[in-house]
Amino acid sequence: MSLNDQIRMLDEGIAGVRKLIPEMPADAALCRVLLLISESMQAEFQRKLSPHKLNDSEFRTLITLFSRPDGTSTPGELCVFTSLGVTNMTRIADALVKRGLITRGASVEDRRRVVMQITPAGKRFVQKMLPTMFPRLKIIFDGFTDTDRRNLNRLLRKLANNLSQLEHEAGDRP
Amino acid sequence: MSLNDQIRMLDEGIAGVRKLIPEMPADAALCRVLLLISESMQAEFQRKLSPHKLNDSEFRTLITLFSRPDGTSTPGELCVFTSLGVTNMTRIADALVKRGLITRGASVEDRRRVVMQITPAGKRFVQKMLPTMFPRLKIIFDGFTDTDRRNLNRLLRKLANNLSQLEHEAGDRP
DNA sequence: ATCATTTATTTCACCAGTGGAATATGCACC
DNA sequence: GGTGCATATTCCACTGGTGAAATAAATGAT
Repeated sequence: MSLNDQIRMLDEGIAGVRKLIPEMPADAALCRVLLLISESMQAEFQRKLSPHKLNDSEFRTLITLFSRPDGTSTPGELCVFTSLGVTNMTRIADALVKRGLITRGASVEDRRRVVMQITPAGKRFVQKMLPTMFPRLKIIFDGFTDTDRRNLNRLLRKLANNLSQLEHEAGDRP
Repeated sequence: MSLNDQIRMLDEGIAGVRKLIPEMPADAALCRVLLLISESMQAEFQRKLSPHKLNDSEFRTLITLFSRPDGTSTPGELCVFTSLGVTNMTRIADALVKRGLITRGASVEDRRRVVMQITPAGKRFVQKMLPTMFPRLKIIFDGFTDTDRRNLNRLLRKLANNLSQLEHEAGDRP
């Protein structure tokens, strides 16, 4: 069943619900569509990753290191960026070290810290790996004008901003 | 760390990568932002759900039944809609039956089939539950004009369409 | 009437991530 | 120089979901 089909089903479902709960905002559909799309995108990337025996978290931490001018970071820092637990990060680092994509050693200025650094092999891997995703990216944004891109960007960031507000008043007080 | 902060980090990361791989399409950032937002949304809904001891799959299944005029469906059908495995669906049905939100029985016209039907209690639950999400929904789309909504809708569906193409040519042939 | 197919369930082994608790180390402050 | 805090690792139990295989029951076709 394709994503389009799923969205059709979704539309029907929402229509059914609105018959029983007419107050439901139409934005609910927008939300669900966005969620469906992101699942599909995620799956798309994962599909590219899995032949290399990397999962998304591992790849993202690798990319993060790659993006740094010095190619280094610490587990704690990476946890903040990726919002993964520190327990997890240890496991991810283990995996990347085992594959020779990063090194792990004690920091010189603060020896409590561990510094993770991408290796030349890791850099080469990213350099080869990333471009294989570009064609899919092109397809995903096929038919988008520059205005479309600007609009989508603007609207997504607006959403992000609103969501940040929500997080802020987190404490579900009764 | 708020979603806004994460997006700021993301932008920096992408900028770092583009220094090393200038061919990377700018759309990559758009993708990542979308993924971040959807994670945050998902978390937002889950937060509303968890006090009721329901996870997203269970809730979606329940809603799907709710949206049906007759309030029924079968495990196989629901699997197609939700793209969950049939193994999973059995477990989800177990949970919902145990909570008295649905019933499960053999179909009369084809007794291989199991029909799941939402109970009055299940309907009541949805009627009470869903509206508690509306205020968050309002906040999420705060400041959106009708044009914004139409645009977002249009662009998301365009994305969905392109992603459907991708799925179609799935077979990662070398 | 038999046989292949469909539908659902059960069991199993697995993956990926969460969160708590205990531990080891090292820094920094007083 | 000892105490308190920060950082990372390890271990554990848990959540949710995947996919394979075996089983059971019912259907439909020949």
